[in-house]
Formats: sequence, C-alpha cells, structure tokens
Amino acid sequence: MRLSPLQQDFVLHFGEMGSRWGINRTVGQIYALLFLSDRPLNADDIVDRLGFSRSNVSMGLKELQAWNLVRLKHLPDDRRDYFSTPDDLWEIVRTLIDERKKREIDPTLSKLRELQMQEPATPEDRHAHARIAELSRLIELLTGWYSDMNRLETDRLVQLLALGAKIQRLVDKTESIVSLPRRKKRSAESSPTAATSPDLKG
Amino acid sequence: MRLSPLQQDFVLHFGEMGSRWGINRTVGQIYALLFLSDRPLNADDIVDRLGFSRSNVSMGLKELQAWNLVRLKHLPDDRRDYFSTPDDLWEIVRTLIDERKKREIDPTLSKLRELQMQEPATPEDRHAHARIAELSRLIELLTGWYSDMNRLETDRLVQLLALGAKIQRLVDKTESIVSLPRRKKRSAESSPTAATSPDLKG
DNA sequence: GTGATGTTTCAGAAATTTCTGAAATTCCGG
DNA sequence: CCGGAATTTCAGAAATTTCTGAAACATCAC
Repeated sequence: MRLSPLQQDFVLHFGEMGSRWGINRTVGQIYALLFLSDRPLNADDIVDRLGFSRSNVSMGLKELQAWNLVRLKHLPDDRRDYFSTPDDLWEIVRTLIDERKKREIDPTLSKLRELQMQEPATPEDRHAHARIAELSRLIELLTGWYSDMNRLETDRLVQLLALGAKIQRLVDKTESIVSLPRRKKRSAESSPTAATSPDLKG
Repeated sequence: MRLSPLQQDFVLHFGEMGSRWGINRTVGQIYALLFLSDRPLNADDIVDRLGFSRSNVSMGLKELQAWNLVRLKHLPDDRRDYFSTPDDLWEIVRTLIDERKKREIDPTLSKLRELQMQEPATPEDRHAHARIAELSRLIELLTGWYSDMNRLETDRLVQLLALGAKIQRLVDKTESIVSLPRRKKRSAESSPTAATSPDLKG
C-alpha cells in the first residue's frame, strides 16, 4: 500500500469497519481511498495504491456502484472508467441511509405486513400477532418520519438538526397558543402511532 | 423447528436478515423467538424450538446480552436462566440504536479526531485532511442531535416523529415572530456543510 | 476485419465465521 | 466437602464469504 500515513490510517480504519457496516474490507478501503482523493481514480490507480487484485477491485467498484456510493466519470482522451465520491457529504449520508433502509428495513416491513394477514390460531399466536402488529406500526412511524425529513433541503435539515431538543420548546409553545390536543401519560396500551397523520405513510 | 407457521415465518425471516443487521442467523432467530414469546424462555426451550446445539444457543444468548437486547429473569424454585425482550418496543429501538452507534459510529469518530491531529504534508494530504475534518463535523452534528433526541421522553419523541416535516413550519413561524438569529454563512463555523460544492454530473 | 486497451466473469483457493460436542466450570443445597 | 443441575468454554468441523488469476468479453482506432 503506497499512501501517506494519513491516508493509509484512514483507509485501513474503513477497511476494519467495513465488516460492521455490512460491506467487506476491500470495498471499505476502496471507498475510503476514493473519499479522500482529490481527483477521480481508475481501477488501476486503486490496484496500485491498495495492492488488491484487479478483479477484486472490479468487484468492489461494482458493489459500490450498486450502493450508489460512487460516481462514474470519464476524462477526455481516456476511455478508462474513473470513480469518485460526491463532494457534498450530505448527499453521501442520504444515499447511505436510503440504501441501508432499502436493504435492512424495507424487506422486514413487508414481511411484517404479510404476516399480519395470517389469522392467529392459538393464544400464543395471538400474542405474537399483536407483537408483530405493534412492531410494524412502529417501523411505519419511523420510516414515515424519515421519508418526510428526507424531502427537506439540506439547509433546512441542518437547521433542524442543530436545534436538537430545543425543537421541543417550539412545539410546546405553539401548542399552548393553538392548543393542539395533548395526550395523557397513559400511553402503554394505546398504540405508539396513534397520532399518525395521513401524509406520513411510506 | 416446532413452531406455529406464523412464528416460524417470522423467526426464519429474522434469521435471514441477521447477516444484514450485523448479527448471525442463530442470534437473529433466537431474538425473534424471544420477541414473540409471551413468557420468558430458558436455553433449553430455545434448543427445543429452534433445534440448535445447546452451546450455540448459549453463545447466541451471550451475544444478545452483550447487545443489551435481552433481559435475564428467574422464576421461583427454578435456577435456570430465563430470557425475554422488553415489552416496550421503544426501549428496544433505543438500545438498538445506542448499540449500533457504539459499534459503528463512535470508533470512527474517534479515529477521525485522531487523524485531524496529524498535520498534512503534501497537497494531496491537505485535501484529505479537509475531507476528514468535514466528515468529522458532520458526524458530530448527527450524533449530537441524536443524543439530544435520546434524552426526550418517549411520548415527546413520538409527538415529534408524528409531526414529521411539519415541524419545519413551526420553526419558520417562530423565527418570523421571535426573530431568532438566522445565521449567515460566512465563517467556517456556520455549518459543517457550509462548503457548498459545484453541481455534480450524473 | 485486427490489435490494443480496458472490464467483467468465474472456478477454485484462502480466509473468516459459524456451529457443534465434549469437557470444564460454576452454582447450589445438603 | 459432595452430588448434581445449569451453563460456559473451546478445539476442530462445517459453512460461508472473500479474493485471486486466468480466461472471456467489450470497445475503440485503424
């Protein structure tokens, strides 16, 4: 690996973390390299710098493309494929979350919906059925909120994030003015998504 | 596997998804079983229902405990360990996010901070250094927001989630009334993503 | 067409992770 | 102490994933 200590350290870390992030070491390192690079790199550049086999790099790039995490570019008078990561980090965060949601949440949500079609037979099943329904509702609330947030422009998003919990005060204040109905503490039984509004659906 | 079709389907799905969630199939299935169960189960119950080896179940339970995802219980006149998942799904979501953050984000954040100590030598390194700093700031914003949200009571949290993007309107309104200082971006301080970049081609 | 250049596929090798059975350990009541 | 029930550990087997080199494929300039 022929990289500056800074880059090498970063690249190796991303490799290590790769497995926790659901990608493999190679892919993590390739991504890290592209992320730091100040210009697009082609497959052979990557082979040179990381020392993987050509085919492994090819596979890795393919996987990164499947994740929408890299951009394919072409330079004039050069027909090799060059790759880069978006300059805008927020774009990266958005794709990352989108793709993870797609792979890790959506399949489960549809499975849960499917399972709710089954009528529970035994008392044990009745409990399981209720549990599944509750989980399903919860995930719907979360993904609905996410898709809502995802529609905001980045500036607005940053604004909200920076507010943090202070946002709560705004809600309270507005509540006291407009007097929105405020639910009582007894929330254990009532479904956590009782207040879902129509446009929240995914 | 001796389970009702409903439970079996759910358990198998969680097993499949396990790998995407960074746990293995066994662990996923054990968790799913406990999640659906209307009473705590001991290791042998799990062996009976899922057909894994005793030691595998033991390992799986240990991992689930490391993730804080199961509760250890004891029944009177029985010294076996019984396990269950919290009744409150929000508690589950919170631990899930906490633990994933701990494993997937925190180590990277400290690595990034560490790397920022290094002074960049080459021009290439200068770019890498800037990129790392930017990433670091972004993650700090996100984790800061998260820890803020995490402090809210569940009721409040649900309230905010249900509001979704409508929250933005509140912010705008309050801004226009109270005239909160809306920052102009002139220093590097203003926003971690202030570095607006030229549009990227497809 | 041909040759030069670049990319992808794929079967098997290498590495890693998961799973098991047997042995070791812990815990408890006498 | 002992006996026995419950749990954990651990070395190796089994399964899965990752990685490689060689061959196949694609595209372009001539």
